[in-house]
Amino acid sequence: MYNNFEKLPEEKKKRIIDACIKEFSKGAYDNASTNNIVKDAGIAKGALFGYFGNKKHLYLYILDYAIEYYINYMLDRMKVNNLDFFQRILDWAELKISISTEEPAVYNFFAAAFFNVPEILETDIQVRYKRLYEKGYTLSIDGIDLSKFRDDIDRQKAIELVMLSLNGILEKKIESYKALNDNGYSHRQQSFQELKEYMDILKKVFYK
Amino acid sequence: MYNNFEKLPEEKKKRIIDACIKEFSKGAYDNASTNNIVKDAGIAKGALFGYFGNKKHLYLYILDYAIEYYINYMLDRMKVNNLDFFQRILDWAELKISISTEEPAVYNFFAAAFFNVPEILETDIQVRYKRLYEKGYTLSIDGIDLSKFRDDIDRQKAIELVMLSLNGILEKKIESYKALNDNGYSHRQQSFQELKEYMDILKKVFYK
Amino acid sequence: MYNNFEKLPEEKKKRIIDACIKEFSKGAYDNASTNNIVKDAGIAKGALFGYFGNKKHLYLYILDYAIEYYINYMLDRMKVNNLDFFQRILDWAELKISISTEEPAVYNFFAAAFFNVPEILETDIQVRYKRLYEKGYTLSIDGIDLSKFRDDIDRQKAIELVMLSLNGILEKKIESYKALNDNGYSHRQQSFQELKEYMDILKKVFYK
Amino acid sequence: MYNNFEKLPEEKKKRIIDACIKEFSKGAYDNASTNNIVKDAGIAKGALFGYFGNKKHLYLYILDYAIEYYINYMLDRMKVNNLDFFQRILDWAELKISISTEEPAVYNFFAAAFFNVPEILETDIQVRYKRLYEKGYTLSIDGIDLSKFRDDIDRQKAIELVMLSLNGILEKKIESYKALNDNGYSHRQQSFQELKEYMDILKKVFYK
DNA sequence: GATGAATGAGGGTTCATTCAT
DNA sequence: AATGAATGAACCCTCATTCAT
Repeated sequence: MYNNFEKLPEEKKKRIIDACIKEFSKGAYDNASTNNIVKDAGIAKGALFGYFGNKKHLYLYILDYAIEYYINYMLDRMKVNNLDFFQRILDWAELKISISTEEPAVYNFFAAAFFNVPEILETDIQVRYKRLYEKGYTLSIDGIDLSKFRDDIDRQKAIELVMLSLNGILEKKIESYKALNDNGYSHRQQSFQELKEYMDILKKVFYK
Repeated sequence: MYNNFEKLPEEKKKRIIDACIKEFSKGAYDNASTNNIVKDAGIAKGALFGYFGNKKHLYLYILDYAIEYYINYMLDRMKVNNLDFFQRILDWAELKISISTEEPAVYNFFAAAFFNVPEILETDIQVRYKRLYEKGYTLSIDGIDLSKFRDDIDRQKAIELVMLSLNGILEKKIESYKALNDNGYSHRQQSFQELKEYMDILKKVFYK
Repeated sequence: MYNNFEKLPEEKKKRIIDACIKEFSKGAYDNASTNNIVKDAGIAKGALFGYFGNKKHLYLYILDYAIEYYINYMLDRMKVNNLDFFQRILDWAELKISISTEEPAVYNFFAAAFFNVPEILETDIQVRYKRLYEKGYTLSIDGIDLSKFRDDIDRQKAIELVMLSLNGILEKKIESYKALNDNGYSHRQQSFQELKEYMDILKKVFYK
Repeated sequence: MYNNFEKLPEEKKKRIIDACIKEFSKGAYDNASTNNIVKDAGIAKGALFGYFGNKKHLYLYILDYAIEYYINYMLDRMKVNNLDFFQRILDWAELKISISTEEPAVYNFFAAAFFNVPEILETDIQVRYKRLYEKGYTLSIDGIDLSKFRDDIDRQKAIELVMLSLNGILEKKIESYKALNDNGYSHRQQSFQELKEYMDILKKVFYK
């Protein structure tokens, strides 16, 4: 698949992928312009279509690339020997914060991709979303000692609630970086501290 | 502001606003066509631009309208004498479910507006989002008896956590309506039941 | 239908129609460029599509225009009181020669339109072809005294043979104008003389 | 001329020629895609241009090839000892019917080539058309006993008239195969029968 | 000599915006 | 004040031709 593209020198591939992610991350699929992409990547219009055939294929290729990049980023850095649930998801959150600042285009593209999906991409994106969601869920609770949770509540639901809370706070924090245009280390550290305080509350109430 | 528009007969204004919401709710800002709007509203192209100057102004006007509509929808139906936090936010959730089915265009537009924002609207939308969020927050805890919450946690944060959880679950449910194309009464009722189960857990762990 | 176009001042309509006929007469449908048309007509790209919606509609409009033009050209000049078959078709041939030199673009477009038809136009053009053919046939034999034909042959077939011969010779003559770039009066007269000689032969052999 | 191509192994040359004829027979010159040709022929893009320089040269080469193929097809199968004119041209018609069904691509290409010619090919094609026509004419009357024709008409012209009639009927028949998608044996036989009826009429009127 | 990726002009079409009526 | 035709840049995509490998 897309051998013409895969055979390209790494440097050029990277330039193209970066240009795509940058453009796609700016808005919805329909809003992204292949003109901007080729201009930014410094290649000819025809070349892009030579590689990917059409815009839809290009988009899905880039989406798959971003998904893989994201997952590998997480897996490579995750301390899997954390057997405590809160420890594990805090790790996960920290990584999400760091990818959102180190690779904001990837992160933004990623976030945008699963929202406001155009009809022609609907099924293709649903498949990917489901796969990604399950991957994330598994990663979060695999090998976790659930016995620490209170006995008087449904643990599955409890986990879901914690993760939704975490995601909500995380999104707000990350949004605030964008708004303030400040994703420096100290700001991130402060965000992470606050996040921890929230998680400490959840830990206190959900654990025995 | 937009006096030319405001001076219009109510019936015409409504026709225009409805056409805009319908078009804007279909997708991203750039994807919405002013051609479709004027065709649907039965007015001249020039008129629309005469009223609002350009597409951006139009969009923000409609967004403000939708925000106000949404808030009024909620305020009119909210039982403010509910002094229990969970009771109040369950009420709120029920209203959100009902507006999402009774006025899907408003709700969809609304949901899309704060996500995947094009550059030129970024700051304008951020302002509105913040305002809306604070409004929602105030509404949720105004006059609430907070003494039921456990003493050993930060109540402010607890409330935030609960609301984030609630929103997360709600969004998922509403998404599933769209995916299944089923927003019938029984489905909504079932969703609400599940929501309640989640809230019962939160109540159990956050209350004394 | 195409009111936007019809409402245009005659001068402008003519400019556009002429540009279209010129471009369409140069080759096949797919080969004609709307860019060339708008450049030649001196209008904006969007205008053309505003008038006709798309290239296909434009093409069929122009084809219908050319058909009507052609038929009217013929009808206006045909001496219908000619009751002799050969007299009538000689008239017809003379008119065809004159339209092919006076309005070569119309004639060429016309000739090209029914040949090498692209798939998307297939049915639309077949309908028109049939209509035109029947019109021409009727015109040629309406009120004609067929009793002059020999009794020992099928008159229908005889007529067909004469017309095919005539058309064949005509086409060759008209082609030769193009090749020699000479469609001056004397050349045309000479062609017509030759044509008459051929027809005289046919008259001699097919009539009693 | 085109030595690079001529030196190729026969098998490869044939593959290329067939691919060209197939593509060119589909429509007008400009509409044919060299991409399709190289894909179909299984050769490199550059090779094609290496052989022929550009699309125009390629086209004319293929046209010449098709002309030669056509003529040889006819010559090989023509019963030259037929000394009767009508017999000879009926033979010729039969062969034309059979080539149109046995080698539809060659025939279609051929038919299209002389019609609706793009500007850049105009003169080149005119030359070939003339040559082909004369060849056909010579073939039709070479060695024919013209004394059977009536004495009171110009025999040269009579022959031309008969041939034009024949061609006209033939074209119509062949068109109808395409339209009906039926070029089965019985259909062809029937066409040939009708053709014969027309020729019998011509024979009756043109012969003594 | 053969390859096929790269080029960029050109294809039809849409759209926010303007402005003469 | 309202109209909607006109504008032309931008959209995705294709193509004949070139040229480094």
